[in-house]
Amino acid sequence: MESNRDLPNLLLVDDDELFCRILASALEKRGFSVLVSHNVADAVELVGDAAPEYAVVDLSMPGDSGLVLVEKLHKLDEHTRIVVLTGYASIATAVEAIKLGATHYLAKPADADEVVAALGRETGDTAAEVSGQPMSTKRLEWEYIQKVLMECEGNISETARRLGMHRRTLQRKLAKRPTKS
Amino acid sequence: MESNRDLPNLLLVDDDELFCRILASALEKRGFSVLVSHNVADAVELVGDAAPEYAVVDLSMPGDSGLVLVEKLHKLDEHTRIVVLTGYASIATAVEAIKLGATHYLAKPADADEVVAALGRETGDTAAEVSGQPMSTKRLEWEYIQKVLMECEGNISETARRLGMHRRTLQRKLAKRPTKS
DNA sequence: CCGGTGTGTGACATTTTGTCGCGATAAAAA
DNA sequence: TTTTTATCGCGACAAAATGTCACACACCGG
Repeated sequence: MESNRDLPNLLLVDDDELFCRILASALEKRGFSVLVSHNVADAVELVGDAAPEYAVVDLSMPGDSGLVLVEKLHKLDEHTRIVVLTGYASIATAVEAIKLGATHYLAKPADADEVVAALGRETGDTAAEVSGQPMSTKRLEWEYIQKVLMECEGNISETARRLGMHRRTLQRKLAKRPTKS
Repeated sequence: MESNRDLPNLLLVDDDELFCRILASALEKRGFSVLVSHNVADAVELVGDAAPEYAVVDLSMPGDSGLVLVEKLHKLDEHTRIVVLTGYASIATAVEAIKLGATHYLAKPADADEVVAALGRETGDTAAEVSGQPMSTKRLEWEYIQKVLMECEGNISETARRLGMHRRTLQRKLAKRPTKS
């Protein structure tokens, strides 16, 4: 086994333990020294003030949102390359994540190769295709809900009120994953 | 009429001329001196090296993508507040736009108040000053359906396909238009 | 004429949503 | 402290919306 001293440090934060184990091992095979945490509080304690070179963080976790961690890591060291990886991907959270210092934003499922590529990617590397198909109405609604939810700072009752939707219904919609395309 | 000299300059770039006229007038009513362009090349020529304080730019246009303009404007003056407003919103373009210097990313349909709110928002600011109440999800869906239906030249089957919705359902939605705000 | 496509409609199964209520939690007010 | 007020998560059931299949009709080009 090589010494970890000469490997780049990578902080992996996701509440899904199985997912973490798999991704961590895949990342280690690709030459990273991986630290794992399952929530923001533990992660903050884990890194202390020694910012890692790389970070992969999920958004939806018990306790603080991953966005909080993105902000802290970026303030600690603006050179840290942070990839947000979430199963509940939305434009609203993507915009927020990038503004807070994330270098890239990926939707699950994503394999280790994609994550590594995103970690190393520079702005403008990928020619973002502009047009294509319009979103499905389901997707549109999902994006819109996320946007309003963010404006309400996560308050579900308030969001439901503004959207003219029942809180129960909103809860049910939020529980589902966004549909592709 | 007040002189334009003391009003903040706003560059509006969108290939949809009708949309431009409406939004431009709405923005002027809110105290901006609006310059309009329908493609990136014209816009670049229009501003020269005098960067506007504000910009609202669409992504999908004939010629260069709006992303190109975002980059140029941001390089010209990093204090320019740029809102990307697109009918074909996607996570990929949102990430790219923010990294290139956009301050916010909105999906059509969006009303002038939303655009102004996005223009005024501080980068990474958590204090979300919420303006008027948002559209209901029903209304948003209605607007969106109308837009896609227009692009399909009234072809209901094609529209339903693009929206990932059953033709029967789309017909029923179209049949009952009396949806209040 | 035929095959492909689009439209309108009915009928029925499935899914989603509205609505009520409950217990638990947290913060603010009394 | 106790009481209010608001939030969240979730079960249950009826109402509404949607998916699905079917059929009839119109249009168009080979």
